Amino acid sequence: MITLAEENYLKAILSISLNEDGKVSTNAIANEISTSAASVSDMLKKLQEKKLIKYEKYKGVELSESGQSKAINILRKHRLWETFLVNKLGFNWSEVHEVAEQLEHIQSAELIDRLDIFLEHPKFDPHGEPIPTKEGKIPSTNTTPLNELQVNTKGKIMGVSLDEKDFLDYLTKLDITIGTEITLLEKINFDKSLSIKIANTKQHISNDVAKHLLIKIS
Amino acid sequence: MITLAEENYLKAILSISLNEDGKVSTNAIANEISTSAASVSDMLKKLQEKKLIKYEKYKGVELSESGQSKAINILRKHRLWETFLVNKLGFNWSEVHEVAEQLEHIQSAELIDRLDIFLEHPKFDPHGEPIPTKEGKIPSTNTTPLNELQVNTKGKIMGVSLDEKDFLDYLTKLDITIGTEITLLEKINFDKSLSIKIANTKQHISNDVAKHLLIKIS
DNA sequence: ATAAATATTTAGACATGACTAAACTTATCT
DNA sequence: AGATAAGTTTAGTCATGTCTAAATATTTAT
Repeated sequence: MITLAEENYLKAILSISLNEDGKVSTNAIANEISTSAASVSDMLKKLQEKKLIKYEKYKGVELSESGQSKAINILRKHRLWETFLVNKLGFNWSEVHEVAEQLEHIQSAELIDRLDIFLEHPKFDPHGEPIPTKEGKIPSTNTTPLNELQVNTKGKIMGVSLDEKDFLDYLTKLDITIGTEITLLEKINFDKSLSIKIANTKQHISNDVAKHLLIKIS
Repeated sequence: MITLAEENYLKAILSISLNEDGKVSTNAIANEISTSAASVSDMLKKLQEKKLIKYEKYKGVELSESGQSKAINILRKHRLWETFLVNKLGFNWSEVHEVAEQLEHIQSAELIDRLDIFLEHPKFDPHGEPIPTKEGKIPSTNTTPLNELQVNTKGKIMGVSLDEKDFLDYLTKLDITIGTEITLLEKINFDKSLSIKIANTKQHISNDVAKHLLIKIS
C-alpha cells in the first residue's frame, strides 16, 4: 500500500518534472511541499525501497515507471474532482484546489471511472489543464506561456498553469478567463512586464502572471 | 485539528451509542473498529484531553457536546456521500460503504453544503437511514426491527441498519429492498428465525438478518 | 586548485497511533 | 466473602513521517 505522504511526494516530483527537465533535486521537492530537505531525503529512501523512484544520493531523483503511473493517476483524480466541483457543485475555479487535494487521495478505481462517465469524459479541467487518460497519458495542449509570445501576437487563453486562489481571483478581476481573446502589445525589458489588450481594453501585467497564462496563437 | 483516527473513534462511539444506551465500553469500541482494547484506552485519553468525550477510567465513555456534534457531522457526510454514489454515479447500495468511509473525512463545510443542494436535500440515504441535519439532529424514523414485530403483522421495509456488502447482496438475492412489502408469518422459538411473505412468496430468514430490517407497520 | 557557498544526507529527537504482555479493577460465581 | 473470570489500563516497543543540528558532498568563485 501507498501512504498519503508518499502520494504527495510522487505528485510533487511529477509536478516539478513537468515544468523542468532533468532530474529533480531534493530542495525543489522540499520547496514544493513546504517541508525540510532532511525530510525529503528520508522519504526518498523509502520511495526508492518501494521502487517508485530512481534515486542516487546527491544526484537527484526521477519517477520510475510505476511511480509515474501512480503520480499521473493522482493528477487525473485531482483534475476530475476539480471538474466535478466546478461543473456540478458550482464552485468557483479559484476555490477548488484545497478540496481536490483531499479528494485526489480517495482510493477507488471504480469511483474515478464512474466520475469520469458522470462528467462525460472531460478533456480539460476548469483551469484548462488536460486531464490525464485512464491509461496514464497526459494529452499535450499546444499552448505557449504568454510571456514567451512575440509582440503583436494575437491568441486565445486556453488555460492557466497555476492553481492558487490569489492568482485566479486576480485573473477574474482582470476579466481574464479561459477563452478570452488576448493580444500582446508590448514587452517591457526592465521588469519583463507586459502590455496586453483584452476586449479592446489595454492592461498591464507582470511577468509572473503572464508566464502562467497558456495561449493558443490564432 | 482533529485527526483521521480521532474521527473514526468518535464515529465508533456514536454508532455504538445509537444502538444501545448507557456508557460505551472500551471493548465495544475495540470490537467496532477492529483494534485492541489497549489502543482504545490510549486514544480515549487523547480524546478526553481534547474534551471530545466524557471518560472515567474503567467506567466507560460518552461523547461530549462537541464530540457528538463532530461525530454526527461525519455521519451526515457519510450518508450524503453514499447518496451521491448511488443516485448520481450509479453504484449499487452494497458497494458504497468503503468509499464513503474515505469520503466522510474530507474537510470542507462548503463542499457538504453544496453536495446537499446538488442532491436536493435528501432525507434518507440509500439504505433508508436518515441523514442528520446540518444542525446536528438525527431525524427519527418510527421503524421497528423485523424481529421485534408480532406474528401476522404486515409492514413495509423502510431501511436496513447494517451497511455490509455480504448482507446487502443477500437481501438483493431475497428480493428485499427498500419499499418492499413484508408480512411476518411465523417465529421459530428454537433459533429465533422467521418465516416471512414477500410478493406472495414465503421465505425463511435468520434472526441476524431480521434484526437489521427496519419496518414501518401498515 | 583551493576556499567558500550551496545542497544534501545523517544522526538524534519527537508526536501519532498502533501492538503485546503484564498489571490492575470490576464483575461473577459458588 | 474469596476465588476466578472478564474487562481495562499501563508499560514498553515499533513504524511513519516530521523536525533541528551537524556532517558530508557538490558546485561556484576567485
